[in-house]
Amino acid sequence: MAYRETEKMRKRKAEARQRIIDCTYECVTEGGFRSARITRIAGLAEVATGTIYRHFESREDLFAEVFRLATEKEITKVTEALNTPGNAAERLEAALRQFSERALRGPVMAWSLLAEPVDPKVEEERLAYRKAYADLFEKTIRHGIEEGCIPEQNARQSSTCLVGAIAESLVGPLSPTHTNQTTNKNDPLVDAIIRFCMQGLTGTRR
Amino acid sequence: MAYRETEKMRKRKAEARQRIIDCTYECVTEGGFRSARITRIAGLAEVATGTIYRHFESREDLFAEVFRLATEKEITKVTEALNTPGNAAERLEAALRQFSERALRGPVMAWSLLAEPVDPKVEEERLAYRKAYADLFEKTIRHGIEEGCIPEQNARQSSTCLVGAIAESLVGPLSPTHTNQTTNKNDPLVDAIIRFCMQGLTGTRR
DNA sequence: ATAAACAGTGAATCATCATTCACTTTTTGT
DNA sequence: ACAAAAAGTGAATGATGATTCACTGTTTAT
Repeated sequence: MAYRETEKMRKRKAEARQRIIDCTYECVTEGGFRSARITRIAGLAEVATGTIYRHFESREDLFAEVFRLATEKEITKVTEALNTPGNAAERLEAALRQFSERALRGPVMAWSLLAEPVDPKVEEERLAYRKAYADLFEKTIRHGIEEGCIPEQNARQSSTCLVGAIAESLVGPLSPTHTNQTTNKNDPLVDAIIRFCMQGLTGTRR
Repeated sequence: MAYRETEKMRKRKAEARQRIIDCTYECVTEGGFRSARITRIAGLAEVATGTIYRHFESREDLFAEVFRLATEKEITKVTEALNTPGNAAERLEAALRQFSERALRGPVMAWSLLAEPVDPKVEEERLAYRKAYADLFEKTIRHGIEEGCIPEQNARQSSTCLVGAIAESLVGPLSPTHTNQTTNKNDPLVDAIIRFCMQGLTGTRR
């Protein structure tokens, strides 16, 4: 036996893998998945194209992983917002706001995650991602129903509607064709989305 | 001058063009845009592949046209539902029901129109299509506000949310992975979607 | 009948990039 | 120093179908 993977090597490989992921992330942030070329990613990461295939089965797999990671970051943020103090309705509102504002702040990535046409494996990740949001919302709606601040309803269905309403409202402004003006912090768009959603949920105007 | 396009020829060309469109429609109905091959379409339409390019600039253009036509059909149906008797809120509800039920009845095409990843030109059509729905809904919401059956609100924003909520709710059940059981006429899914949407709109539980 | 103008054809071409793999370089234990 | 085992390389390959275009067939007006 002459070669055996050592800690040093494991670390170096992990670093290369991470660099590839980071550079892919960067490319996607610039122009979405479709325009992210393997050669470009390899160039940025300072590895050969072949090396990318030592770390990922295929372009699609690499993209699926990057999608998943980007998604996890977003979900974490929304989860944090859901854990702020307040009743379920208030926390849900904070979460919707967090979601929307983050999307408007990183519009290309948000568009890629929400609406860019992608290959099947990545699309699968997207379905999972949307489901994850719906799950979070659903749980909180159930809490709200127990607490009494949200009326009895089909929590799963309502959470799906929430995800759809927000996504649709953002896709227009996020779309690459739509020239993006500066996003002011307290966007009235976000308020209007939230008003509709909370009303759909609670049946209460404010 | 020896040849000049005559009525007979114009008609024959129009027929071929129509046949190409019909066969593309058929292919999309079976498996969506991605799997619709030019050779297959040409075969069905009984023309050579080259002939397709006498009628359409490119595959993308052909698809965009088919998308537009399929869309127009749907929009017509929803418009009809919006023109039934009743107040604005009731008519809107009828429209949402029409939209959902038609989608569940023709799931592959509905999925292609709503969510299948498509090329940019077709995606553009999709944005137009969604905007067309939003426009219809918006107009009716405005009527409702005048009539007094819908409270004051940002009609444009609400209509966008409606489109998103419905689309998202349907994408799951329509998705090709989701095994489609028989769609019973009075689907509880449709009722739940409509409940959320109408509540978001009117702030009224029923 | 003729020829100009166009429509129809489909095998061959082409474009695009992801992916491969034969080779080089590096690492490791003896 | 040596050789086994990996890791790294990037030019060449390959797969996929859309698209082209040189040619054939049709239509029309004279």
